[in-house]
Amino acid sequence: MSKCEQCIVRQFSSLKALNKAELLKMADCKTSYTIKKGEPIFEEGEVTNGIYCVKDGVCKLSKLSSNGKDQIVKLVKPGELLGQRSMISEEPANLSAVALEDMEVCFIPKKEIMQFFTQNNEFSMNVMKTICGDLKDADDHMVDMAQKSVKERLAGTLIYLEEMFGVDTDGTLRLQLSREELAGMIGTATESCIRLLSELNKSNLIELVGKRIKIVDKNKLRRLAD
Amino acid sequence: MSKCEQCIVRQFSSLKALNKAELLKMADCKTSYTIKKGEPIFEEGEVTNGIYCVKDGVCKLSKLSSNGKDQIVKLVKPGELLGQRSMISEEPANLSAVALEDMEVCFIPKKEIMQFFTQNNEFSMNVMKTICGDLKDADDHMVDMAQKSVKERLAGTLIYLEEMFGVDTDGTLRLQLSREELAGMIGTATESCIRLLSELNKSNLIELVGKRIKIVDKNKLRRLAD
DNA sequence: ATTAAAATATGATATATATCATCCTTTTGA
DNA sequence: TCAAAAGGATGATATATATCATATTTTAAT
Repeated sequence: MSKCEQCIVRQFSSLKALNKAELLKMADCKTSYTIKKGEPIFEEGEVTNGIYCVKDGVCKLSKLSSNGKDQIVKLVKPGELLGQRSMISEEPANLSAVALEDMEVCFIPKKEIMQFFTQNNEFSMNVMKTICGDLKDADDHMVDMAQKSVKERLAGTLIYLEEMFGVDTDGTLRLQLSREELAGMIGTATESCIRLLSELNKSNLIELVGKRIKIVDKNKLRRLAD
Repeated sequence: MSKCEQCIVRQFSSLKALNKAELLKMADCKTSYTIKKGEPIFEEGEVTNGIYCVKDGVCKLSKLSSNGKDQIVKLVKPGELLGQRSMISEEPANLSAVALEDMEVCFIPKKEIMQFFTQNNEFSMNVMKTICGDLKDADDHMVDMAQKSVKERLAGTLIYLEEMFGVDTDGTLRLQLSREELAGMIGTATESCIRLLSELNKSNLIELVGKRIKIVDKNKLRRLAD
């Protein structure tokens, strides 16, 4: 059993507020999992009874809409926690979490987390702030969905992907999303997404390297996104 | 200065967890305001330094999008708290709050609320649960915006308005929204909203009584909303 | 009461986006 | 190594929705 004390990603989440005793306790009750790309960590409607701390790899949080399409609500990267909302609300998960890359995650049972809540005020304030940040993002995201065109949303999403997950040595976006997943992020049909990518490619704002995407003119792209 | 102890709406918000001493303290530091229909309580970008408890009347939380349209993110009714998110995040307000009816609200300074947070665990859990509920709603709302048609969203919104705010004696929706505001809720152009209302009227799912709206066939409307 | 302004309504038209079909390319697995 | 499947690309077309114009009704102001 690895020690939570020495886990670096902890520093990036609400868990940084925990003291030594609490970290030892957590190390004692946690379970580590390896999740292969494409596999779910949990699914919409599932009761999770705890939270996951992402140690490595990125996953998508998505929801199946009534028209059968999978809308991606948020991407989660190492250091972030998963499943806080449903644990606090005492409800089944509202979103599915599926690995976009091979992942390592640790599961911490609800019981322990709830104890930290009552014992450690800084920890609960951290969690609150994270959820408040998620709420702001969700509100902003909602407004974009309602008011921006697909092209604007695509441009904004590409910039987000570069800034949040960086680029490879060849300058292409590090995080590999299929066209279908990218369409699921911006809320459009896969064909429309592909078409607009071609268009951005032709007008030299981006470059398509096979299925990889490279941002060429970030300023123009940013202006396009508003 | 009126007593918070005797305020009924308190029972419907996170504040129900406060004890007598805390309520007395709150009564002592709060400020009551009367807001006329159409007036703002606070605006996007403003630093509020506290929260508002809605005693009477309904308000909209909205955000101006880059295309100049006002997107309504949420409606807030008596008993609910306003401005919790930005207070906890220590950020300026992300949304504007504007009265849809004459309102009575009480302002409680941040200092006191933060004290309740550390003193009263039930209170902070209540606030957390409320924000988690808002986050779930926002995520679901976002998926609807991305995946549903305007007609589906209009149908869903009409049902929401009836269930949340009820109907007048003549059966029309109690909460009066202009067509522009209704369009702002569903995220569409005012003309499109008006046109779809006419269409629903002609197919006898709703009835238009002047500018008031009456739901006639709720089942069909619900099926339309998915 | 009368006029001006705002809100509602409807038509004509343009545009963005979805859908369906087909082809090409890459990946996977037997 | 080859066939099959999945993913990506593009054209043709249908549809939903926005936009612009204008008329009508309601509300507000003088």
